[in-house]
Amino acid sequence: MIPSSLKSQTSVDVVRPLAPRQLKLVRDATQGGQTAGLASASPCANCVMHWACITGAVPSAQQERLDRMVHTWRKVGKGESLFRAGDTFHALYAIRSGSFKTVVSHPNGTSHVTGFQLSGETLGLDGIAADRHTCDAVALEDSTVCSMPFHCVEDLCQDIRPLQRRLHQLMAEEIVRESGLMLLLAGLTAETRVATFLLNLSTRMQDRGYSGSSFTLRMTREEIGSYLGMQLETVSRALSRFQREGWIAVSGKQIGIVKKSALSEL
Amino acid sequence: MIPSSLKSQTSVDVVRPLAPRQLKLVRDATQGGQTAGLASASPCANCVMHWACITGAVPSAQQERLDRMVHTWRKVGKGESLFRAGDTFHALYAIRSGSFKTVVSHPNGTSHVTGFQLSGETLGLDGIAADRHTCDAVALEDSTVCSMPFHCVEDLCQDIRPLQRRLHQLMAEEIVRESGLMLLLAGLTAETRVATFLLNLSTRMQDRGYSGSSFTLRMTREEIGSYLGMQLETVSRALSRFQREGWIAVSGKQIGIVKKSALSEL
DNA sequence: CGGCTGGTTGATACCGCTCAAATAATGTGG
DNA sequence: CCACATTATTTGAGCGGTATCAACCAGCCG
Repeated sequence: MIPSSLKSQTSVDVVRPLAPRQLKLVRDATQGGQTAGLASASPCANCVMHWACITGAVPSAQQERLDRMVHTWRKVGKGESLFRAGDTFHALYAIRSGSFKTVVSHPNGTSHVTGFQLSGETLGLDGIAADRHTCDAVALEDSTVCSMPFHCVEDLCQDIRPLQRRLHQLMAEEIVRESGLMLLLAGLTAETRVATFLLNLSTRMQDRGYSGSSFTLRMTREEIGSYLGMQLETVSRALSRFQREGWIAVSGKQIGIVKKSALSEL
Repeated sequence: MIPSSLKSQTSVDVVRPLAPRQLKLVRDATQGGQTAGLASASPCANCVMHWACITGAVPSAQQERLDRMVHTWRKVGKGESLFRAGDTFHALYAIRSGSFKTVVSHPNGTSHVTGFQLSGETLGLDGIAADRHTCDAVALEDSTVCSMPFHCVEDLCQDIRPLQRRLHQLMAEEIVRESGLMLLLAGLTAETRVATFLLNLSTRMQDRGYSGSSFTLRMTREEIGSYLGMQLETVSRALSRFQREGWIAVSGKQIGIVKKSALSEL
């Protein structure tokens, strides 16, 4: 189980184990009560992010076992860490709302953003390797996550084949994602990287029901730069150039995609 | 230590399903007969790479089921592909002898080496994500691999917890490895990358019973460059510089590590 | 309001890429 | 086994894309 003593920061790293009944209510609150009428049977099935979450693979007949597993949730305030490199690994986390960045650090002091995670995506896979996390997961905005104790996940995988399959896919997708990113970092120019980044973010926003052509960046230019292996000034210049060309509209963190084709042809 | 008395022919993509008894004999041949006296019980357990292989997690009581799973092996000649991007995913491969590179390609034609795999390491994890491989796996020298049909692996995982655990670790290790590589690509200078590469290879050779201070590169400067995100000339210059400084001894593909500390302090 | 973080833009330096040429290593056919 | 073709490696010279340094601006919050 998740010890409630998990590194608590300023205020918000509170883990709340709740009885299923209470949990339902809390979850409904998270969703602004929109699904209150439906929420009786199975909290996980009613989650707005169910479609993207690892738990989506569990057949409805076994939802009950799922809800027993996913029985804690957690708020993480903007700038706070869900876990840090070196923390012992307990659980995988499904992002219910908000977004995160993952950061790895080199002994020499430099650090690098290895990914941005949106709602529905999973955090913590890195911890499986050595029972210890190897990166920091930091919230880019006030966020909520569901905790899935990993030994419970492994237990469930024994009985629910689709879940096993899904977990394997999830990890493999992460492997593929990273190798794609390496190709980006190693081979392409700064502008191409920024363009690719915008397009990727665009489709992911669209998948979540937001507009793919107008969205808000939750991360700073510096974080984008770190992710893409360049300086923040270079990111800024690339965005300015794209705007001059009429391909995008930039206003601070607000991004509008005007000419997607131009970006993808870089 | 790694006996590759395996001669490669041109037509090597041969998969040979064998009865267990025959298999034993073939394997013993693969090992140069060194373990012939011991090989009666369980071929997998007698593999020289068992310690590093995913199958090392299977308790001896269940070796027999393992041997039923790992019942095909395959030679891959230098320069040939074990699988290619786009191939449908069937199996994971454990490298029994030799070494490989994995290469991903960008639509625009550029390609990038995402990793080098040595004996005992596993290939094919990328295919799990979409039942289709996303990279090419190319032998850097004449090599042999054991095929492990993935549906069999998943079946066995249901019954053998340690194997499930090991598979998860394996995938997570790959995730961690890649995020470390991204840090390398994004943040460090060309010389630092080359130094890190040499040190990494050195420890992996040592783990396999070779000297960590004197070994042969199986890949070209160009492949190293692709892996590290730089041009082959830059790799060559870095190696030359390290030699001028007296930190390493280079003679073509033969590398001697003279002053490990200097390399790690870059 | 004034400090502060985040973002934009400009000037300059430098690392690593590109092009080029010479040399070494490897493979092939006779 | 040699002669030749091919591939791999080293080294040099010059250019260009990014980093770096610096100045300035815009929100934001106490």
